[in-house]
Amino acid sequence: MDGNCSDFDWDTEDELEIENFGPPYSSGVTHAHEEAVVGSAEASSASSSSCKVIDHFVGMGFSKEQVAKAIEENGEENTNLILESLLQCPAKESSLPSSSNSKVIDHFIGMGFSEELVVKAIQENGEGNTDSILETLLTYSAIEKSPAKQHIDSDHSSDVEGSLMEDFSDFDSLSETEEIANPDSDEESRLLFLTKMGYTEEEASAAIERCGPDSTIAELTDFICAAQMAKAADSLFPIEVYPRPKPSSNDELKLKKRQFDNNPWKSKKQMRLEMSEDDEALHLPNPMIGFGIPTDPCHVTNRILTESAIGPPYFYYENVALAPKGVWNTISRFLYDIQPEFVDSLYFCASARKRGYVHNLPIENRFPLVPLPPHTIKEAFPLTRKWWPSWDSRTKLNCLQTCIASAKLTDRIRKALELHDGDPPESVQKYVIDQCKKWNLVWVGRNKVAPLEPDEVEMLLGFPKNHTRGGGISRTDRYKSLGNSFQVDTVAYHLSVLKEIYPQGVNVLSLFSGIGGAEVALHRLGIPLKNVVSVEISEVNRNILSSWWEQTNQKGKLLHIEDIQQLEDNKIEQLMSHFGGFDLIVGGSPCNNLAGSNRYHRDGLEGKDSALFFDYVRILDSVKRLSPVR
DNA sequence: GTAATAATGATGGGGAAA
DNA sequence: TTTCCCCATCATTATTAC
Repeated sequence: MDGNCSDFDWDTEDELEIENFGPPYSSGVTHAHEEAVVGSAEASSASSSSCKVIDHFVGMGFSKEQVAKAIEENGEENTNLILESLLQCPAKESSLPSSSNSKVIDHFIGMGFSEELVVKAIQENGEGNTDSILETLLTYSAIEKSPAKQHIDSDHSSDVEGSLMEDFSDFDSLSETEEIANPDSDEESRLLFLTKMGYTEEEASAAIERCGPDSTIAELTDFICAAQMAKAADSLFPIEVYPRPKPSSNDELKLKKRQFDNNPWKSKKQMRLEMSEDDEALHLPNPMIGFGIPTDPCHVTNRILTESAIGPPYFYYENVALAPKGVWNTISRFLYDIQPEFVDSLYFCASARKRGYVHNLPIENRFPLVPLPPHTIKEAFPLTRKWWPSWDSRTKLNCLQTCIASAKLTDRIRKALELHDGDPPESVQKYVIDQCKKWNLVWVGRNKVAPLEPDEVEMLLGFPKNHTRGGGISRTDRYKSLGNSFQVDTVAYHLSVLKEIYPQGVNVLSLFSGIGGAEVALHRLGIPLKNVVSVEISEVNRNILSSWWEQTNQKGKLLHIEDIQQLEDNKIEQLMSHFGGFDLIVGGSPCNNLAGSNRYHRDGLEGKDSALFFDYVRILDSVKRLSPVR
């Protein structure tokens, strides 16, 4: 039976369309030279309004049947009441008009059960008997949940010290060898990088001339910093870090370095030593739960934001936690010295994802997305239980990346295991486990491991099924786009505080949108998207977001911009004037030059792509400057 | 031409052992 | 305190298949 389920699961990937979204595209999509507007759905015919309301909530993760029932109870107009009703519905309803297998599956998936479990339960009980199916599913969940809970709780019961990541100033001494080494970069690229950081060309070339052709970026920025301090000492001294006057955009960037130190008379060597110390001081929390997670929400109740950091507009920045040394100090420094919040998504779903988030959102009264996603591998992929060997103790997957294991590797593993009856020797176990962890392989048969399918990755990351499927995207690109995206439940938990602040919805400037993780998170939270300006270089990703926007019948406008470097001050001003400002600036800049998987160009924030972080800063500064004074 | 496939270490944190 | 080992990691490139 499980074998049949397996067949169903894998084969349907190419054969069947599971209906997650109902209506066909109705609104027009116009493509301008550099940008495209996806119009609102309001213009389309009124006769399908009920269908649209259903789709709206289905897109948030509820089942069609649940939604239909809620509409019946509360009326079609009052979406708030419908949502309220859905949120209170404890996945107990089972009176659905079962017209197709797909609908039954959707129904139970909408309740929060995994597809594999649902398929298995349907096969056990028959499609018509929904009561029995539900009972089976609840039994499976009860069995699986208890050990999972214990695992999570025990993970962080030992470490609650209140002062999580509080300290930015440790005192370990470091030698000068801690500088950023960049032997490959020539003078021109260093010049470019420094100007990108906000320094003038004159400052940059003067620094290169003064420090020599072999100087590192760290030395050069130190030099410029010292020069700026000397220049500003008489007017700004003593520097008051909090609050400080609101500078213009360019001044802002230059000042960030400056405000990091409070004594402009220190020698260059002293400054460099202290910067290295700061680099060292920014440590990752263990457990990596940031300012709190749903099961443990009260670690940090207050934090201090500088005057210039306080929203609105609110902003949310994301990147990989395990970046090269010093990167997060730089990121924090350029984002108003806000302390990054490091969170591992394994506390939100069944796969790890260690990320740092810098934001000025409130951190109290957060709430998680519902339905809660599966928290263990077995919950997420129940069919693997049958084949999971006792010596593979994994309960969580590692980080979902952009590539999957080769067929040759899974073949090598199969052959290595087939040499032995029963449990293999420890050396073979270690080899297999190492590879399984490295490539996130799951057990799909006797001696048989396999990489995850794209739709399984979508589920783990909190996206609707088939979010990245079809419309011209290749399977390879699906893995890539998904690997580069947010974990929706994690991000949604942080963004949930906006619901109370903006009950009427938000205008969003979404930078490096990718496949729309932030948009999906806000939508699933029930925060209306008034207008979204999305900046995304990849055409397939833009298409994915457009499709989702139309299929979820968003009321507002979606505006696409391809190249972030083309989004300059005048354009930002124009957009803000048109949409009435932005409430939220959200995005994660390219990580490929920071990520550990990159064997070739792990160049830090100086890297070709990761340097676009400074465009995020530039645009954020512009939006803040152009926003009305609070 | 695109898509799929397979092979390609280094970095840095954490913790045990010396 | 230092050294060593274990472990995870939003990827890139070259080659082959279509």
